[in-house]
Amino acid sequence: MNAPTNLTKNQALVFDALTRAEGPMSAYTILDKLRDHGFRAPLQVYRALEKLLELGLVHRLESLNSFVACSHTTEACCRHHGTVAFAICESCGQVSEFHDHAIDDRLAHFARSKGFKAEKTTIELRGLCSACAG
Amino acid sequence: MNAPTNLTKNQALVFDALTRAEGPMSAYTILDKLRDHGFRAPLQVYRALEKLLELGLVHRLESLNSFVACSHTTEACCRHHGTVAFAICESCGQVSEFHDHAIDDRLAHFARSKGFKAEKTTIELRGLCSACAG
DNA sequence: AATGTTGGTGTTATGTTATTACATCGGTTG
DNA sequence: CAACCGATGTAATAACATAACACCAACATT
Repeated sequence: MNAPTNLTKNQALVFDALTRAEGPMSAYTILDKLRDHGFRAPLQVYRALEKLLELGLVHRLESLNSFVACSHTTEACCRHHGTVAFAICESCGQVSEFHDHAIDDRLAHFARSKGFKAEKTTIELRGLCSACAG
Repeated sequence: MNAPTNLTKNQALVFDALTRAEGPMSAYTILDKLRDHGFRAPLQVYRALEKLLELGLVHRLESLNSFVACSHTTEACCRHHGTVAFAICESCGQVSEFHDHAIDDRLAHFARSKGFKAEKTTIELRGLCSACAG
């Protein structure tokens, strides 16, 4: 995916690092990758991430305390596909992002039935990808 | 829920603290609650939690880095209800645990289609409970 | 009884993730 | 110009989690 042009320098650097990585990175790993570009403190990374998360260009993996670039290549990106879910391989670290309307529907149904207003939904599978499971 | 009799002292103390709390607690919050009972170090809490998680008596909320007692009151507990999902109120902190076979089916279907072997599944909704949403 | 193994415990130190607080800088707007 | 806003830089600290090592009680084997 090409970065939008309206990113600031730090945001673009963080987004770039995540895009190149082709896998999840912790904020501190990102920091280390960007030291050569003038990054000195975690906050520089967290602030950029905060914006990128807002824009939907990056996702946070809660079960890993780390971050991935959104795997979508189109401008439309994830907002238009409902909730994002992740399958994370414990062995090779590969993350695949997917969407499932039926799951969205079930969660929406639950929320409606309980009067719960969901702001954010986390769905993460931890396990072994096909390559690593053999 | 009554604690099984086969818990060690530390495990029982941690389980008790979580059960009384009626809400999620971080490991360090648990530690503070148990100082009077002789707890001194985080590891004492983490070790007990590890066992309680194994036994299914406690769940970890990944998006909160904290822990709740399983809301089931029967011996059978959660293992027999498929994946556990949580609705977490950002305002009052209340957590409700639920199960949905349709979601399990969809996730299983995804996994099968990709050859992904899921070991653990995390489903967490963050938002406002009916009371707080008004 | 001696030995070995297993699982729980206690303690210190350290590693990893995230935020608070405060100062500054540059561009935009009234 | 002045006021403001968003981004940035820096230092310090808070919050979450694990590593390494020693000790001990329970139990099984010899």
